[in-house]
Amino acid sequence: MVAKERDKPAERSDDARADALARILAAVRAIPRGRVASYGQVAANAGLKGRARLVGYALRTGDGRALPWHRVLRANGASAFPDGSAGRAEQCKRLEREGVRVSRGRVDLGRYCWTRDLDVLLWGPGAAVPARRRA
DNA sequence: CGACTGACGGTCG
DNA sequence: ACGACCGCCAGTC
Repeated sequence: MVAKERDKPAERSDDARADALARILAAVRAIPRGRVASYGQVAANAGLKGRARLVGYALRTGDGRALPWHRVLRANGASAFPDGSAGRAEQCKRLEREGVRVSRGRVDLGRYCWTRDLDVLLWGPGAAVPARRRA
């Protein structure tokens, strides 16, 4: 066996990277329709707390075909795309189409932010999408 | 190899 | 509300 000299603990293997990417994509797909999550939360759900940037990378490189990328917003509820950009307009449109209200380019995370625990705790299992909770 | 850049987040002044 | 920093990861020049 060829002993590898660089067994640096901080070094992440390619396998680990791929796994992280896969978990991020899975976490994004797990966001129910009509709900949103921040980059940081997606990372946390994927077991990668503190690596929100990696989520951005995943969404950028990943295929936006069957990926609900529009449900991922910044921590302040705003789109990650710059104001006036096509991407932002598209995201806003998709969100509104799902019933997510966007005011001045921002979503009320207090209302639409999704957390599994919260759904289960407040409305019981199976109530992933309370939806009409009075506006 | 180092500096810069991003679909980020949080803290501090 | 705003800008400056820092931590974070991958890609590019």
